[in-house]
Amino acid sequence: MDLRARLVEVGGELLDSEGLGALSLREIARRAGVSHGAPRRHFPTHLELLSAIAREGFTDLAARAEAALATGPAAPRARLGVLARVYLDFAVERRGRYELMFRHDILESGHLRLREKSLPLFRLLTDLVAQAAPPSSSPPEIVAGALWASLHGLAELWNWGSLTLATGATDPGALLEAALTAHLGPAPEATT
Amino acid sequence: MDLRARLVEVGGELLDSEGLGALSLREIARRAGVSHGAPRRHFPTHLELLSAIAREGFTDLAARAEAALATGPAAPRARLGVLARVYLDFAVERRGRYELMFRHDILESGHLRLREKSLPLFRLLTDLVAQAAPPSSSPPEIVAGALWASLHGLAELWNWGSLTLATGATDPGALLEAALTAHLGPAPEATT
DNA sequence: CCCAGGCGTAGACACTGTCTACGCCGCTCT
DNA sequence: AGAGCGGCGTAGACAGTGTCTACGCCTGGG
Repeated sequence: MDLRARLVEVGGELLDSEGLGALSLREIARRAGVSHGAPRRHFPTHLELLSAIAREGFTDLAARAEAALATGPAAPRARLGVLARVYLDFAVERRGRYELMFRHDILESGHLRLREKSLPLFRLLTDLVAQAAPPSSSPPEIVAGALWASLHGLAELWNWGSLTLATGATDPGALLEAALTAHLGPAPEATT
Repeated sequence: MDLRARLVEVGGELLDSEGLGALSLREIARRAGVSHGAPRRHFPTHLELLSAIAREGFTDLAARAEAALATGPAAPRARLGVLARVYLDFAVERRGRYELMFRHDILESGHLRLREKSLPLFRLLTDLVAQAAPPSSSPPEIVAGALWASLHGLAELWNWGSLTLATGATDPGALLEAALTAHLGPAPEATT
């Protein structure tokens, strides 16, 4: 019952197990045990169903960030470190989801304004940067934007092995640390 | 004559004009004036044709970098600025090409080792970083990797407007500059 | 001269997303 | 209480895709 929710759930499982390429409308319907026309009652188009699945990813990412920050340190610079690690961990751990969430050619075509789902997180990032960055640097939105781009780039390049191939690294931690200190200056003390 | 070359050429034009979504095997064949089965004589699969088109992008990017560096400044830090701008300009100007070049889910499935086409450029980046970076920072490969990730992230986020939406910027220049000074320190003097 | 092989054609197949006609079932309104 | 209606899932059609196979042409070498 409630086919709409089950389609999103089944689709999410399929995405996490088989990858984005396997996420066809008919296959989702098949796994949900309904005919291929059934999803149309709840999602006018395939992309709209994919968007709903991606949406789940954004809320999960936000929840992870919130949870980590709730029990995390208080200093803005340290909080940024926590946030960045949560972001990268999410991208690596749930790479199918992350891939879908940033396939704007899929998601944006229906002008579903899904891209704005990431705005609250970006605003949080900007606030923390405003508190943590040295006042001599660029405006906080610029620093935050550059930092976000760093994280996104690290996630993508790492996820398909280009950085392993190019740098020989076996863990994105060093790269993440380099990006963080580059954008924000060195961490004041020990980071867990 | 030489259908193989014409397929790559026609496909490239189609990619630049209509975008990656329009790049179906049959459409390329149609525009080349041959039947839908003809490409198979030269490319065993659709992905292999796409890879050939992407390859063109990598060589073009390398050529642009070489040209810009040939007439550019001599100081490593300034050369890195030139290189970064060439990279970002390429990604924005030829966004369909860039999108295809980094769609590893398409290109890597045929294990065509196409990803390694970017290695020479990365090695150049690493060398310049080794000469330009302050010796106190991380090893050059790490800094170069983080810088590359920054550039890739900027290119992607900028190309689909997320950074415009989030930061209000109308030009990626400020973001690029912020990323460069973050990773490499401030530019010593004027940059054109 | 002939014939073998490269190359393009044409049709089939399975699969996709979308659209439409249909039927079922439960709810509401008189 | 009975009739009608609207939401929801089914089933089939359609155009489009990538891949495979059988078939012709045409040219170059024995």
